[in-house]
Amino acid sequence: MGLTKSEIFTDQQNKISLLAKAFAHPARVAILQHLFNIDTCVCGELVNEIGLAQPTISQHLKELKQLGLIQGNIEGTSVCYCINKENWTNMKETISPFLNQDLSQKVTCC
Amino acid sequence: MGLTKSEIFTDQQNKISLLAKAFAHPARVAILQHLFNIDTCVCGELVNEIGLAQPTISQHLKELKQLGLIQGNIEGTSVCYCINKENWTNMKETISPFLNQDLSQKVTCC
DNA sequence: CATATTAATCGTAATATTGCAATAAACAAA
DNA sequence: TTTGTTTATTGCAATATTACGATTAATATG
Repeated sequence: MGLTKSEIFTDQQNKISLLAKAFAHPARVAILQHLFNIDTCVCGELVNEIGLAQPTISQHLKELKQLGLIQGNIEGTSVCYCINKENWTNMKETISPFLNQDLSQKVTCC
Repeated sequence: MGLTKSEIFTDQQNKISLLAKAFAHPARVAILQHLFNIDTCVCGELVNEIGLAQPTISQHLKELKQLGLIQGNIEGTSVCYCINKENWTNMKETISPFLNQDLSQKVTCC
């Protein structure tokens, strides 16, 4: 049916999967890396940097903004984006315990 | 068009996004958490544990197996799954540097 | 005001993902 | 061999995602 059954999973599981979706497309990874790599904030130069059309970049920015990982401020005709430090930290605190579960006690299959 | 333009991104960006897709669905997060939580290996009890149909679980297991994050061994009529420790560690080494980029020098937007 | 610039939104097409019923495959047990 | 158990595969329907042209909105500039 194509519709994820969110109601049968825990809040934590849904939260992890929602956040992971931010990184589940290379364009969004590229946008975030670019925002990390430059010191000053960035606006629509992402369109030039990444080879996608302006509406496509705008759509990816919207998703990242909705997740709270980035924020944008209007600067004249352009919009300046940057990492939202607090929410990025919160995201890490949600995902890291899942990624860093202890493997040392685990046995390999059967 | 719905087709991700992988060719315009770096190998690293594509790799991160492919791995992130493993966690981009709560059922796969739940499967992985269950494999972490139990000491012994697990087979189709995932179908009972998680409330999805058997073919659906089987499909999610297939994706996780293709990414190398889990492995399955046939045990009679059932199949025993577990975390692939080496590949899980490799996955973390790919994703962690991206998640843990230094935020301290970053300025907030404009 | 008219025009240019920048980014968001709308609409649409194409591909991807999710979920499951039905079926097949593999094996164990009677 | 037949029957039951377990898992994978197939086929399909429905929703989600990706991408972009066209348009709109907002602001700057001449």
